[in-house]
Parts: sequence; C-alpha cells; structure tokens
Amino acid sequence: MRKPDRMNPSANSSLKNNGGDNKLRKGLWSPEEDDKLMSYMMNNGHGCWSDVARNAGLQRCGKSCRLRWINYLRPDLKRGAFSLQEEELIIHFHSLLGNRWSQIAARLPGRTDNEIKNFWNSTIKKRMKNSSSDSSPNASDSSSSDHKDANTGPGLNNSPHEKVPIPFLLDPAPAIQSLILDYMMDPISPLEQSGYTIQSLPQGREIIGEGTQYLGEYGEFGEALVPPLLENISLEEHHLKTESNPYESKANISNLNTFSGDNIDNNFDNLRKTGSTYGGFGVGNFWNNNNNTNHNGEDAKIGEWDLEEFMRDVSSFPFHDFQC
DNA sequence: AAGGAAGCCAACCGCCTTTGG
DNA sequence: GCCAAAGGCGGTTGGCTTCCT
Repeated sequence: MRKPDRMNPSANSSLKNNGGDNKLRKGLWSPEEDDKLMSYMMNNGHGCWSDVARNAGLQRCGKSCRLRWINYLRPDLKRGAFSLQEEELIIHFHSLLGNRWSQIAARLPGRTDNEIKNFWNSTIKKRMKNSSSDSSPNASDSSSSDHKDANTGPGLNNSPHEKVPIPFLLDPAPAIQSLILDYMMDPISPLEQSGYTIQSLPQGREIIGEGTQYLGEYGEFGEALVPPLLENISLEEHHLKTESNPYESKANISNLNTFSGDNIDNNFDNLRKTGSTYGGFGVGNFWNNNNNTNHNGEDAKIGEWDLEEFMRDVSSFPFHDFQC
C-alpha cells in the first residue's frame, strides 16, 4: 500500500501572493482540497486547469491541480509497489527512451511519470550502482552520469554519414551498460517467465503480448522495438497489420502525419517528440539489422545506429507510411 | 532509547512547446 | 509574426519515514 498522504498541510504549505490579493496555496494537499478537486473533476472533467482551480474553489494554481490529479487522484492509477514485470519494462524502455519518463509512463498503464522517475532514481539506479561496485575503477558515479537521453539519437555533432554507437553504450557507468546488455542478450526469457505471451514469427521476430494485447516486439537480432502507443491493439489486429511488412505495418498503425523536418536536428527532435506519441516505428528500424551489413557494404555491429538508414526512413515520414 | 543517515516520494521549479488572440 | 497564457515535461528539493549504529 502506498503510504498515506502526509497530513497537516497547513504546517507545510506556504501561501504565495500571486501578484494580487488572491493567495495561492503551495505544498501538500489537504484531504479537503483533494475532495474538492476530485468531485469537480468527476463532475466536469478538466478543461482549462486554471478554471478547474478557480471553479473548484481551490486556492491553487492550475499547474498544481493538474499535477495532483495526474499523480495522485486519477482513478485509473494503479498504486502499490512495482511488479517485477513493470520493473523489467521500465529498464527496457529506459534503455530505449532515456529519461523520457512521460513516454515510459505512457507504456505502463496506471503509472505516472513521477512515480517511474522516483522509482528509477531510487531503486533501480541504486541497484545498478551496487551491482557495479566491483567494476572498473574508472567508473564514474552513475547517479551523476545518468544518461540523459538514451535515444536522443546519434550525437548530433556527429557527421551525418558516420555510424555512432547506440547511446547507452556511451554511458560511462559500466553497471548500467552491463545490466542493459545482459537484458538485451536474452530479453525474451525473463518476459516469458513473467507470464507475457511470446509469439515467434519468421525472420526471427518475437511478438510480446499480455493476454491478447500487443505490447511490442523484438527484431531478428534481439533489438527491442518500442511498442507503439496505441489505445489498445490486440495481437490479432497486430498480425493483420503486419502481414505484409512488419516495419511498414508499424507505421501504418501509427499516426506519423505530423512528422516533418528537413534537417537532421529537426528529424531527431521530431523523433523525440513523435517517437511515442505517434509511436510505431521503434528504434530498431534504424539499427543495423540488415544482415549486419550497412549500405556501404561494411560490417556493421549490432547496436550501432545506422544514421543513413534512419534518414532514409525519416524522409518518408510526413507523407507516406513506412517505405522499406 | 536517541540521534544521525539514508530512502522515499509528493510537489515545486524552470524551461520548452503549443495554442489562441 | 508577435506575445501571453496554458500545458507538459524532466530535474530537483524538502520533509517524513525507516533503518542503522
């Protein structure tokens, strides 16, 4: 059970003069405030959060109301400790998405970005740190070196034609590297043991499901593909959509219409923005998974980012679904 | 039992993006 | 195009709880 919300807000909260006579409360929420917000939200839903604060009779700013609702009052919150499966998914998504907590949260129903962020910064990070205690003396403090943006894409300073290592391999903390690498070496088994449905497809792909729901998949070289953010897609629907071409299909089931950008910075910026919201393609598409050979015929190591491939795919985003 | 350290987590802060006038 | 307001997000803080000595 979650700890009861801390009481006695009057002792902790301060009042903020918002430039006028109306003073805005800050600090912990009282049960009365929660009741007001909850009942208002149940009756009216939220439109403009500033209006919510005003109309619900709360001396709070809209932002504060929004945060309280999202992180605590929302009825669909799961609460309670993270399960092993959730933990695995967090590690997995973090290796792909970096600190984009909201995007990770969007893939874990009932969990908030704040919750996941706290969980990561306390539990998981600590565990990784402990597991690295015997590693390289050069290891820097993982807490300060947390990879800010694992999926920011190839360091944008790199030459566009240069392959760059996948970002998490640049993380100076060996603990994080080894944990993620271990996970990537055999991502399927733990998932299978945890009760997820694994369906093998031709080309070595593995579809991960929970019950009948499609969660995501691993590609032929074990590269994890970020599952698209969909309201709900069943495995059956996914199969229908993937019959012709898995990568194309992933674009088909997503909404990439807003993707635009004619330079690398914009593309990656858009990738960051659309990567989950419009989901669908997964980073796996841009990794060298074409027989381990890049377009120059050079051997390409798994785990290296193929910028050229990425650019090719990106160029087709705005107007068409994926073209392979 | 007391006090300090560490852990945990709700909430704030500041920045960026989006939206509407 | 400009500006202001609102929304959204990740980083950080502060205080309560739990653990340890």
